[in-house]
Amino acid sequence: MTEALWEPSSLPSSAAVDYDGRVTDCATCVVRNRAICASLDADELALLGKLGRRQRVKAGHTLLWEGDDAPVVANVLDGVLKLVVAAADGREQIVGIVFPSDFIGRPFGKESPYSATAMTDAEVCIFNRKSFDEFASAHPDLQHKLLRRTLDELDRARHWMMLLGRKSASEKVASFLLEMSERLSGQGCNAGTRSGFELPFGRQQIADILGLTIETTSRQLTKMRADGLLDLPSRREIVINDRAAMEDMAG
Amino acid sequence: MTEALWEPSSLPSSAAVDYDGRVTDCATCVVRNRAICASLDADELALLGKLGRRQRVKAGHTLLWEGDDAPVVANVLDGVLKLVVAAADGREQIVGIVFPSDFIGRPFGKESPYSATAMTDAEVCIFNRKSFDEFASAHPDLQHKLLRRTLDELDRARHWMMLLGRKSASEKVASFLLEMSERLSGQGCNAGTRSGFELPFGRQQIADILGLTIETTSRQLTKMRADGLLDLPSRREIVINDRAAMEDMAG
DNA sequence: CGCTGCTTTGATTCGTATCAATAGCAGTGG
DNA sequence: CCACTGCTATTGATACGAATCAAAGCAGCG
Repeated sequence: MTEALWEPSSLPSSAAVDYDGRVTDCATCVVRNRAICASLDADELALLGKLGRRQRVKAGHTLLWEGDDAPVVANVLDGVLKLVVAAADGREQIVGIVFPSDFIGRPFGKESPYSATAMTDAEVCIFNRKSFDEFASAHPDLQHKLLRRTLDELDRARHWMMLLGRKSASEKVASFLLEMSERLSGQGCNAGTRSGFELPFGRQQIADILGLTIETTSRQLTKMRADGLLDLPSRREIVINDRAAMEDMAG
Repeated sequence: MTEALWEPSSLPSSAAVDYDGRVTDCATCVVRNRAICASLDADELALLGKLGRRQRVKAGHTLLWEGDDAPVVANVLDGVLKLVVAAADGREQIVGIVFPSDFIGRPFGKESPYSATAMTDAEVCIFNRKSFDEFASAHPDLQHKLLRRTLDELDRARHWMMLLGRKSASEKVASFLLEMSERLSGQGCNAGTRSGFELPFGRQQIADILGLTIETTSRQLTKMRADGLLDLPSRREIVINDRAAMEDMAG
């Protein structure tokens, strides 16, 4: 059913993947110091590099399919991906957003519990899951990093459960904007205090993150603009004018 | 603000804690083979035992408070606890249910991101967080177990996000009953095929798990009984009559 | 037996989804 | 440069599901 992106032999030259080479330059990797690889010394890094492969993924393409046996895990070098759980009738819930230096996939378990799809053009450093599992088992520091990351993700997911289960539409949107403002300002070269940022995705995806419809999401944003809480210079840009009021609204 | 249950010096004899002794019998522990401790050999176990302390927690008492510096982690020996995230105005969302052999707390981080409260009388094996962190860092196998457990929890949480964000009340209740049926049948001495089980908590707590109100929850259960999907022999007992229909309904 | 707290049931309101149409923007080709 | 096309977002009217408000049942317990 799926043209597996991670299967070299199945890659047509026109596919989402532009190149597919062994990783030889972990030492100069853009996320070298932020990704889990940061736990490794030069020798270990070289070893892991042999297992990894760089790969580009075009916006909209899916790296991992929910329910499929997923023989890969990956680090994100660039771009933004979403983790999606879908129901049979097409309803979707985004259960995670993956930024550069974040880790994707399910080590130590074969079925991927969700799909991972690129929301922007992206670049990932991909590993065969079995090799990665073995490597991780032999490198406690790596495993430790992974554990910390997973614990953080779990905390984040649980807070999101509160939002999904108990917050109103306006609270959801406000909470979302504040969190995105934080997570996105870490990236890029934003001059610190600016409260403007560009979302890497559209309204429908915001709706899928918040458990709302696109219409409700749009209405809430329009209302916030009317109330002067924010500006919407373009479709994907957000400028928060009144952060205090926004925090108030987030509940 | 909180009479910390894990602070020996603050324990009045009438408190939730009945006794408070060093653990000396890990080898005969009821959850010995299921908890993360299963990764340890006899020597290591003895060492960890020195760090641990058994403690009883009465139903309704809180072991960890959201936002507090939480100097402890624990294994659950007996009983059921809930993990709760609360809003300023009192709304609550249960973000996790903790059964015997499960692990509670946030290693490698000080603020507890949620409260942990006993739903039934419970018994836990408690550790000072710092000591536990150190012990874990020195024992890769333990850390590995913990990682696997955390990954499982994350998967579970993410699936729950789908339920909270996208499912209707009837789908929520059906999904909940099916999951509880599974998780509870592992425990106790249920004769396998029986589809009846006793929930360790009341209607309000079901509502807090599903992101519903108690009234809606009650109405859904009543309707399912009327439709013959299940029986409700007593307040906390559930007998699923038509599992297929229930799975259908869970969406 | 009569509390007390939990659960069920009923009437009504309110928020969000749904359905439907319009508006705005980005890319394409005349 | 501007009309055309397709897609995404906004806006409006309405319907529906779940929350809320209110009251009555029902168990367990002194």
